[in-house]
Amino acid sequence: MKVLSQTSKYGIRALLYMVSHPSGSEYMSIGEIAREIDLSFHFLTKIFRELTAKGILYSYRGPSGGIALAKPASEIMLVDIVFALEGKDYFDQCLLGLPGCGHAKPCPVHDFWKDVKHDIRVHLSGTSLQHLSEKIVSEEVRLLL
Amino acid sequence: MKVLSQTSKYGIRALLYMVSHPSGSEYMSIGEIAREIDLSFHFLTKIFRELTAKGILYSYRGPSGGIALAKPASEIMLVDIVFALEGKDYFDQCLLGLPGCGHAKPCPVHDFWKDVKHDIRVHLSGTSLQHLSEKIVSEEVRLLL
DNA sequence: CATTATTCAGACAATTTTATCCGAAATAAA
DNA sequence: TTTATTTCGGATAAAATTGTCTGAATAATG
Ligand code: SF4
Ligand code: SF4
Repeated sequence: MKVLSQTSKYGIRALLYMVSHPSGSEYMSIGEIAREIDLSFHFLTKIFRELTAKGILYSYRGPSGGIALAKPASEIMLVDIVFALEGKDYFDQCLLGLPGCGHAKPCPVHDFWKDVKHDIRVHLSGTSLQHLSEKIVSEEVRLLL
Repeated sequence: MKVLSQTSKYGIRALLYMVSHPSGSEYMSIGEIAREIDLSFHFLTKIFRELTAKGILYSYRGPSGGIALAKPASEIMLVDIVFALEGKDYFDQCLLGLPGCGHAKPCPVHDFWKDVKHDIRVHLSGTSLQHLSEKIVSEEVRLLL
């Protein structure tokens, strides 16, 4: 059951680390984040470039450069990250994948599937990085091993 | 959002077609099913071999051979098909994919994710091929284009 | 027995996803 | 101005998923 791609999982984890471990300086380097959450620096760089292109991050090159949130953490919702990394058609996928759906009658699992998708959408839309970060900082939950 | 692999989607659609379009004879040929639901005969054959190996189908070779349900349609639940085709660890996947999870504290989205997985599990466990087939036969919903 | 229809088994190819790597561009600091 | 640090861009590779194909095994039928 792959609700999120590796790319999205890494992206969310990396952003949560950023928000939960503020560096003091304006920008945080990708290398440091990759080291801390233990994933490939180059892969994370690729993910962050996409998030920068989509307006979720700012970036700045050179020494003491790095990346920073383009908006307050309270205004970045999980759904924004997912849309940026998985595409805006993220919720258009189907459980059975009938050809030409949306036009004719629904398939036998549509009602159920619709509800599941709705639940996920509501939750991803209502949860901000700030919200999750607070849980991490208070050590209510964990992000690292 | 890929909740089911193509393999599972095809498998479920094919089984639903079988149940909703009984052939009169004991076995139904894979070729006919593949033609009716418009997918590759060879791919469907591979899927059905797996379902046969997992005890969900019987098979019989030769002319007038084919496949048949190993149990009444009312006793084959969606979850059985998913477990057979996606593996028994289907519900063990994580939203964030933290390393070494299940041991230490949960991640910040665990509560939500647990609920979503539970909903899906309950539904897949409670829905039989018979149940869905009735909806199809009564033309309440569609399976084909 | 020969022919035909069917599943079985697995090799192979195409596509997508995931991951690695290298060099260029920008920029701060020495 | 030189050097070190960092993101940017994209090539390449590895792995997983999806799809195609060929031949063998099995069994009914003429
Ligand atoms: S009816 Fe709904 S769940 Fe079923 S294939 Fe169409 S959009 Fe997807
Ligand atoms: S805490 Fe729960 S949702 Fe989060 S990674 Fe672990 S098992 Fe998955």
